[in-house]
Amino acid sequence: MVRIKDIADELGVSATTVSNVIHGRTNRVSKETIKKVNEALSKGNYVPNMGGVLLSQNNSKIIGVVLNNDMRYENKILQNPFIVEIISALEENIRNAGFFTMLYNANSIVDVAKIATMWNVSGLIVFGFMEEDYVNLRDMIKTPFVSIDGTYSKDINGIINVGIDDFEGAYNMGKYLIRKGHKDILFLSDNDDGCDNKRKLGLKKAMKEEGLKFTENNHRLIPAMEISRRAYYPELLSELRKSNKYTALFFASDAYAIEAMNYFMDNGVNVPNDISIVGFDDIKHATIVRPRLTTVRQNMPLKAAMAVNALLNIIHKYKISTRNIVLPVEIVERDSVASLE
Amino acid sequence: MVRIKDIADELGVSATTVSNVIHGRTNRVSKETIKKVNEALSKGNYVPNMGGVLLSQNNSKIIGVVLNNDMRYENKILQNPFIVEIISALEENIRNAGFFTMLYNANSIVDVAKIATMWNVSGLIVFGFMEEDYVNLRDMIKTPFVSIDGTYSKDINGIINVGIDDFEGAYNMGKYLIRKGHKDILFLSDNDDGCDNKRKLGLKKAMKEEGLKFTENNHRLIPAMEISRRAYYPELLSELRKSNKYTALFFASDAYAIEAMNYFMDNGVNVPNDISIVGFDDIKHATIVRPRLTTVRQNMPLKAAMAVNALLNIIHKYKISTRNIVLPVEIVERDSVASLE
DNA sequence: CTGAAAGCGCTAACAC
DNA sequence: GTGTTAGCGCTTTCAG
Repeated sequence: MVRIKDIADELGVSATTVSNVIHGRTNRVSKETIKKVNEALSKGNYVPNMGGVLLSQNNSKIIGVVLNNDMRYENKILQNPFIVEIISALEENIRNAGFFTMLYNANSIVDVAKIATMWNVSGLIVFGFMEEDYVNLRDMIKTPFVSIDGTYSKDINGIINVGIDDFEGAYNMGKYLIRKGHKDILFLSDNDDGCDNKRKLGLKKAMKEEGLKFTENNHRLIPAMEISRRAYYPELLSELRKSNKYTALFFASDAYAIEAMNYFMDNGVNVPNDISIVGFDDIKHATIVRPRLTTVRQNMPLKAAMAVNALLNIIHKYKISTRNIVLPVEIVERDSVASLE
Repeated sequence: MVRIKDIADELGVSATTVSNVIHGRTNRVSKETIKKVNEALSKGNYVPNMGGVLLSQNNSKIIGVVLNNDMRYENKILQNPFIVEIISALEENIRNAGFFTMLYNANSIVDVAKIATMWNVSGLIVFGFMEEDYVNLRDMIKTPFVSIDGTYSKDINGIINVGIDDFEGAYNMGKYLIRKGHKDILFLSDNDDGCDNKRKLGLKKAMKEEGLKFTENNHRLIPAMEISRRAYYPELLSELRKSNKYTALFFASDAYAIEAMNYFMDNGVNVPNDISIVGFDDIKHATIVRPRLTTVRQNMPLKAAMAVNALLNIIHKYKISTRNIVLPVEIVERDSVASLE
């Protein structure tokens, strides 16, 4: 393993000079030296030792991609298809910017801070925590970070977030459903904060606008734990059959929509003829089930690109124009909604 | 950020002592000092600066998880559901062992070597390269690594691989299909080396044993690029309809099996009544499509655990008993195969 | 049982 | 244009 000093000795120049040409601080080096050094560098197959870099600068070139290893997700958040689709895009953007991706499932925000300081991470992309966690994180470390899909009660100084227009997406989906003749829509989610809450509110607004009632009866909280959730579907189905009230089910995520849809179909319910089902996210799975799922699409690669880009902007100290980047969202109409005319 | 020296100064001991208690080299330190140091450490919230560690030792505590960013996969290997399911398990095992996961999509094996040396990576888990790449890697770096699903013409000194019994799995699936009355089975894969080749050979053996012919006609090479592959399915379908020869399609992976099955079903083919379809891997998708896909299951979490475990064994210089770890595989019978009696 | 000192590879302030 | 030097935080050898 060849070091800067080796190159310097070989060429009879100083380490500083070599370091300077490596970093393109080339205005104070003669053309000739530059050439010599560059040749020696590539001939010797020079690769920087990041230990040295890390120690001498405050810059590791590592971007931490950190997920919340919340018990709620049974330590399987990385198996969530939604998360998974974004990791891929994140890694690509990070790599193309010349950084390295450190993937970490954190148990708490303190963990995140720990990783950040021990590695002198250049920046962090963080998922799945709550507003107060992000605020704490900001106060604990000076490392720049951007949260993805964070929901904040207000603009928070020093925190950049990239999210999607959950409200608008759900609102549009609500309008779409109503246009299709649905008047009794049930919204299902595993919690009532953050994105899911916004999605609920979007639907509510759409219904209100069309003179339809949306009360807490139109919202079911379903279990986040897979095993309990699967146990819940039969209950849901029998309730639906009994009351015969709802014509459409709006799940807060595709993953749940698909699970439920499959359960229903397997038990003799015809989707969409007996009941319509929609989701949110447009994960890959939505196109491989039958009927194909009508849903609200978010552009994951774009989300990843925006997040990495925003982070790089802070790292490079460019001016930041937006604190809260909201990406648009679109309805994708497929086969899981019936027209009720 | 508190350093070892800070703790040492505060306590009036030397940095060496602090370092010693941190690393449990505690046999030459008095009980009392140990206690003092440990208290100061946790009170001061000491977190090691990995730059220092990296520089002074040859040990970064980083495990590189490296994929082959082959053009063949359109730079989307991380979107391959099969890969994705294993990354999750890998990260968990790495983290639980006290290491860090660096995720990297490499364009070539030289890239892999570069990352390994620049980060002084403790070990590498590598996917998707060819035998000669792995051999080159072994010769380029001294970093221990284990390959996943590598196929080797022979036992190669210094290379550990964890894979599954592709041959046996396909053989058993062949037997199963034959037992169900299928005599004309078409095998489809996007290449004819490595795992896919073994899977083909397994099927071939099963057919031979039952007195059935398996010629190159029973094997179709399908395009690896998604767009070409989708263009190929109509062709395949019309050929199948014309010849009316094959009663079962054995795809080398679930991903392709599901794609094709959906295409067929969307075009009026009834699976399994008109034709049976099976895959290999048992990815999540296999259970969410209808009919549920009958396939060969490999245990991804186990595979990940074995790979990390094997790697840690080399890193810690424990004796290694097996060069080539072959994990068992099992048929999971679902609804995509008809009984032809 | 404890400490002093050197060194890992790189960078940057400063001097020439 | 180029070089000297100190220092980043940690480990480790060796001496006491």
